[in-house]
Amino acid sequence: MAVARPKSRASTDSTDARSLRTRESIEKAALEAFSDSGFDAASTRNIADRAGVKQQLITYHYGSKLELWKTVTDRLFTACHERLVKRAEGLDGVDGAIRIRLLIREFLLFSSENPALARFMMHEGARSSPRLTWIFERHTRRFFELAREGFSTAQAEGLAPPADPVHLIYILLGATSIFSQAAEFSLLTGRAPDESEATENYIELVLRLLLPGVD
Amino acid sequence: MAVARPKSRASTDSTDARSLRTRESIEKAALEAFSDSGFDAASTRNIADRAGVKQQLITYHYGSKLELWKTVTDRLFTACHERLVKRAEGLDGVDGAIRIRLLIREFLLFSSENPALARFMMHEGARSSPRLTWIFERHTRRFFELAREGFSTAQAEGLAPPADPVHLIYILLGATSIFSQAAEFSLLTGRAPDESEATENYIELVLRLLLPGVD
DNA sequence: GTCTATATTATGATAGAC
DNA sequence: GTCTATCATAATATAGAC
Repeated sequence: MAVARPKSRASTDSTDARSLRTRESIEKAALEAFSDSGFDAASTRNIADRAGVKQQLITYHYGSKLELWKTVTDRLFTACHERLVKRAEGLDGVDGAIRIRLLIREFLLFSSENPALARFMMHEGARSSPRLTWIFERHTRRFFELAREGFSTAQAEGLAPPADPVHLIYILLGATSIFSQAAEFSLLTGRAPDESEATENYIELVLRLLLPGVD
Repeated sequence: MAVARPKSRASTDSTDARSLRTRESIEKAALEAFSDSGFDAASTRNIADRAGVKQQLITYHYGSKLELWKTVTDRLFTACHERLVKRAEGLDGVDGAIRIRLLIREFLLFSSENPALARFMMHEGARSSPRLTWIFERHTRRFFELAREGFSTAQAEGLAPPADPVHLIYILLGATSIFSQAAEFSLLTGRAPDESEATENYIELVLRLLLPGVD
């Protein structure tokens, strides 16, 4: 944690600034490593190498590998949440089903721009662990409740398929695997999964399937 | 590899039989460990412990961790392939789109009964690696080509949504994440993802979305 | 705040007895 | 075919110099 200092000069390379840059590069590298390999298979040495710093600096700045993981996980899920909140704020007068459609659309856009999100969920959701519980209590539970409400509302208006809302949610979450499985996708198709036009088409397809009654 | 022996007695505990049992329990444990944790995070010691054997027996029977992984991966994907071939054989006189529907259905059923399949793809598909190339050349490429043909056929008959067939494939593959993400699903819903009635409903939902014109 | 040196544990694989 | 003993390497984390 950067501690406030009693100096007012805006040095371009103060100790604090250096510390901040170090933390930034570590967290950037950690996000890549954890989303690529998952917690256990990602090593702090590899993260430090990617960040261009010594492995021991991770212990210094975060205390442990787990705390580093929690830091970047928080940042990632918070970024997603803020993006959705921001979108929702811009939709103040907009009616139920259309609002839901636009929020799902925003979630898919965020997932395409941040494939790390789906990868974190994919790595941690397979088996129960303290990390899964942590991430669930802190982030995904809230997401699920909102999604469940959204689909239920759409169903009540006859605009979503009649099915268990949880099943619709898993179709939606599963649909993000096209972004998280980038390596496989490239092998298969010879193209990157995030070409913007194709992404746009894909998102429209998912929305057409999950909310067929809404334009 | 068990070598043929010049003895005819069907001893219940011959050296060969013991070897076979050892290999069986190792491969069963390895399937669980690799599908839970992925190649890197799964350790041969943990696999051996689960199997109730010494870690060194893995080296003896398979030569290396990678060869063990290849062995169980082959078994898993071959089991899926054989299941689909068998189903296809039972559909000899059945027409295009219905045939496709029943094969997709069989794939989803297999995925629900063998969540390890989706987990293997999930672990290996995120980043390029020699293992991904291996699994692609050997198994998933074939699957993809068939699936692409199937969806194109259905589209030509107006029975599948007009979209890039690759996108439909990823919706289908993504839909199996409800089975591979069992831990998260349980936290979220309090129930197991493989209760047969719910699974049946889920599969019908996926088929209704991907092949809306087919009953 | 970052460095070097290092403790400790766990990893995959090998050697040789039985 | 399975065992015990062990090697070489890599992991996370700690200690102390600067």
